[in-house]
Amino acid sequence: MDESGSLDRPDGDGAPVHRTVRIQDVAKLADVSTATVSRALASPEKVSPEARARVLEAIAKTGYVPNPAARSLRSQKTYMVLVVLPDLSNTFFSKILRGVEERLFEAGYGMIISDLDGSPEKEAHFAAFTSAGRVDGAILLNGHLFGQTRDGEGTAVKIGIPLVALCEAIPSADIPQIEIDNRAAASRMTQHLASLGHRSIAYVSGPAHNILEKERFLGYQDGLKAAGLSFDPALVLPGDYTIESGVRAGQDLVARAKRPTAVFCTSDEMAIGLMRTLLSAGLRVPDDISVAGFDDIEFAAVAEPALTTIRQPRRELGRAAASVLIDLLQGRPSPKRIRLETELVIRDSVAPPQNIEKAPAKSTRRSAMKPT
Amino acid sequence: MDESGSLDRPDGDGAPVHRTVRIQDVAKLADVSTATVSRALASPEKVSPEARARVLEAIAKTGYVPNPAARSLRSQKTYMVLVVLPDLSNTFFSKILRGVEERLFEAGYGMIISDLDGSPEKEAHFAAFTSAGRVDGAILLNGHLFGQTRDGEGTAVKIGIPLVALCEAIPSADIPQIEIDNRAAASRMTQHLASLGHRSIAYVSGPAHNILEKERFLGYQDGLKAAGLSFDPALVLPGDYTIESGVRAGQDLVARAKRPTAVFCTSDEMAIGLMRTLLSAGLRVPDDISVAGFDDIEFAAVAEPALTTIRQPRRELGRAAASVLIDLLQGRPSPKRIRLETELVIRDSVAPPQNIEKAPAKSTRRSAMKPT
DNA sequence: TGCCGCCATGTAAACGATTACATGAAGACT
DNA sequence: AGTCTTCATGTAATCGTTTACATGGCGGCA
Repeated sequence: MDESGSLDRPDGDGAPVHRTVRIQDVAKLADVSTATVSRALASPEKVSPEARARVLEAIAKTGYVPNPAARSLRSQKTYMVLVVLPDLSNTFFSKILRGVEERLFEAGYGMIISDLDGSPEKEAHFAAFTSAGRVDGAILLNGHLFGQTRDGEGTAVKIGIPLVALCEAIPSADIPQIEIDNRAAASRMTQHLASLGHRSIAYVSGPAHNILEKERFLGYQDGLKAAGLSFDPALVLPGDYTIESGVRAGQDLVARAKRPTAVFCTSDEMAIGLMRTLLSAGLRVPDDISVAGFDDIEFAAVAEPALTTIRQPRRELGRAAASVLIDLLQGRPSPKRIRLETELVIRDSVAPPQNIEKAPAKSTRRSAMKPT
Repeated sequence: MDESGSLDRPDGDGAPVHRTVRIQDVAKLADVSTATVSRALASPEKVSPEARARVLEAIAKTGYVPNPAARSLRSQKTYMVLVVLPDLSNTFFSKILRGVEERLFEAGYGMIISDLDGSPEKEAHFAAFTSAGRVDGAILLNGHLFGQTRDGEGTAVKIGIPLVALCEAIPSADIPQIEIDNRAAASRMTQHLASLGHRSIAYVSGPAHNILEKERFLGYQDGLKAAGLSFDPALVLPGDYTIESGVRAGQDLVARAKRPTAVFCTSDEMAIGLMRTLLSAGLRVPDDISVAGFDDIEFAAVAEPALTTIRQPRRELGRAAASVLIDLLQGRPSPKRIRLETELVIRDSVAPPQNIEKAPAKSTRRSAMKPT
């Protein structure tokens, strides 16, 4: 567009120059070589204090910022990290992303986001993007390597950079995994429901081949067993973590003659969609049926009734993944697996089943329905 | 780390080379010069069909991907766009982001995200980042230029690249603005409430200096006027678009002796938080009080009761902003302002006030409360 | 036929940093 | 005192493209 260039380059006291300041300009002003300037920035200990001071002053005076393209071309580093995720618009991910960005920023890395959106085309693009060296490393939230399915089928595209799996572990890959103990958490929730007296606890699943789903499902079964309850396949309802699938599961339940007294949904979205359907059909939560979620998204606390759920430390998960990747990028040793603690958050959507009704434990539960 | 290099470079038929393929390798294989390879990719019309075919074949055979750092260094283009936003974890933004990413991807651009998180430090960093030429352009969702306040105070950092303002217009800046007509939308909602018979309509505001807030507030007043209602400052409740501020506004209302019959919240988050508080206090929505939101986020449809609100075409807003920026980047003319249409979404949280109660219009409204 | 211009291509000079290697000075050690 | 390190610094090659300029061939037009 504007190729006029050099015009706006006064050679008076070069303060408000428009053309980019180069390392040479700094070097000249500080009366050292470009090598010294570069070193003063990259490895200060290799430069005499006096020289460094002059360089820093010159940098301050000129407002010099290293050209990242040049730096990257020469040093083969981009100070950029790719974050791959299946759906950017999902509330659950955005909080995690925040943790990632935060930590990356602290370490001087930028974050590039790739929202795969289920498109193999996009995936291929980003695989190329990645191997083309546009980023130093990547954090995978999508549960599989480039070019593979979730089950590890297909040959993983050979990516020559460090990778980290976040949330959805990738068992077939030899890369660090940052996650929660989904199995234990699901077991805990199931036992919580059982401990209140529920003997018929339904389970709304995630997508079939999802590793989170597999783990949580095992946890559900663990929990039943620990509580001495038997597993009933009829109580497993298919879902995919979306609000809509929660609504569908709710419709299924409503249509049943014999309903469970509690439903454990493996995502808050599903729990909210399900509750909504139950309420619309005239069922009361938790009086007629208890509903539990998973994740503790923002809206869980203001759902009606407020949702009992499992809290995942989302921001910390993001930060941890970023930290591990940074360690990797900087050649430091890093743990192969990090498991962060979850928390059982008890709110109003779960209560003992009606037949063993006791005094309602929690605060404002359902008070809206019975104006005193 | 691994500086061994060149070892794994067979000079037999160089098919499975590990070291990066360079443009030279392609040129050699296609028996042309590097310039021709470059041209075959960048401007195919300048290369003979035969040469182009040979080049493409060679590229396919070698799996060549241009080195972005080198390309960027030489051409001063990064094919990267910065998206600046105040809070990544906000549901509202993530859907917009998706539209942005989608469109950028189509045009071959990558997206870098900067979550300012209210930190001036981060803002300064990204200002430097931007002027250092790490991106070709930026989309601003945060309502102000680098170095300025929302009110246009302070001197905007001179950024030498195209900018686009998305959602939150930046009046003081001469850059394209992509937005909705907030004033008209707010007016429409207010009139909708009035048309149902509400004469006392409260307003829960956004943050004071926010331009969206200013516009929506004007729209609220327009709507009152159009409906022949007078403006009552006592009915304006402070908010900041968060769930929590909605909860607070709700508490305020609950505490009042004389309550409005309808509340217009300028974000769905606030509406959901407010409804929750009203319900907990034993008030019924919409029977006792109608509640309207703004944005139509995912959870609006499954709130209890389902929320009447204004739908913003979020994905399209994102796409439009990206399109305009791309036009700018590629030297094409672009509109200075785009206003996308909003839609009044009528659900169950709004009904005529009790004293002129008619047959309830909508489907499943409140049916949960009265099991037939 | 002769000249002009166009077209496809090649050659080589940037782009702006990092960094291997060379250099010279200043202690350290025998 | 002479040599050997060590240290701070400078010189210049290098990263892999894009692209201005040069070149040669070919067809069109007078």
